[in-house]
Amino acid sequence: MTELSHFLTIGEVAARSGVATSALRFYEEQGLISSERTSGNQRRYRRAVLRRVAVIRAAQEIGVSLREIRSALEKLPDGRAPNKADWASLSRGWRDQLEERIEVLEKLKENLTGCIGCGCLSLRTCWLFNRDDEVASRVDGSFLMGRPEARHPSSK
Amino acid sequence: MTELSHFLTIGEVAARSGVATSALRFYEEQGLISSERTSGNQRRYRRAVLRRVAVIRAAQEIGVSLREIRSALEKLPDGRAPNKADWASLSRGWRDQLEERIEVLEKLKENLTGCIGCGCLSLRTCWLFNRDDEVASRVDGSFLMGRPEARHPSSK
DNA sequence: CTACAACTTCAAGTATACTTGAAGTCAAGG
DNA sequence: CCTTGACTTCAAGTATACTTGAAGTTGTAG
Repeated sequence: MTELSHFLTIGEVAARSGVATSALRFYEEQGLISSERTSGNQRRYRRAVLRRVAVIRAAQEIGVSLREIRSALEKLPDGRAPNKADWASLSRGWRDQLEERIEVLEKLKENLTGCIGCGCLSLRTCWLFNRDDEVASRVDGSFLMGRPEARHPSSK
Repeated sequence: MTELSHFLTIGEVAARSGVATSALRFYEEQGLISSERTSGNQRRYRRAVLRRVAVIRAAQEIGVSLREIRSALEKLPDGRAPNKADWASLSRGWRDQLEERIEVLEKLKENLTGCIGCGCLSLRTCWLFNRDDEVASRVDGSFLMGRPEARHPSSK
């Protein structure tokens, strides 16, 4: 009957989202989600936070860092319902990133797959199997690396 | 003319593999690669290390941790040329892992793609767009999460 | 033979993404 | 009212994968 009845405690959000309370507090500290407080200083979340948390986890799965996720989410209205265009542009950006990532992995898979069948073939082209030390120097495996900065995105 | 002429210094390996010298020392410390030493205690690498480093980077790209990579590499002869079967089984294991990962990302992409077109459709099924707070609780976004332990593989 | 770049070790630092623990407060059922 | 589980903050810890810095040594070109 209280006017907070449609709000969720941190425990409820944790249970429903599958994210630990400590992580939720961390996300809030990092500005990814927000909450109201009761008179007793306890957090109360709007239901929309569940969607937001789902978005955060999905983006992480893609490989987006929390810092980047925060940037993206900052463009959305925080407490209120974002509109379709908001979500759509957010989705589009991440989908493109995701597609790139999938492409890289697919290439890698082709290499690995080719290599499995390579008992008989492609001793000159297989990435792992290059007639050993004599040829390895020519190849360096460098075509395996994507952009090198992909692994260290934010060096000073 | 020295009998070490076909060995590489750490700087040469770094240049050819695109991996920093500090990382190479780290890999050695972690037992992922090995080296000989000159009389003056400097590292000298066999050319085969280039292939090994390429494998390490590729596996990382797939999402395999250094600990897991070490386990896999431990099954190979260290200084000498591994045979085809060695590489093939290693490749196969990682390719399977890679395929799983790609599958997860593909599912996510489908969700994101569906969502982009969702200005008009699927307000009930779209993962991001669930008529806001009223429905969000039914959905929880939980189908977005893979296995939850995927993110914390080695908790005590 | 000397200069100097490249190497050596070891300890500490960095970044990300959280978790854990201590010490205390709040909310709700009986 | 009282108990108890759920909550609060804050500091410190954990894991991964390295990088950086200090202080000293080696290898080689000139």
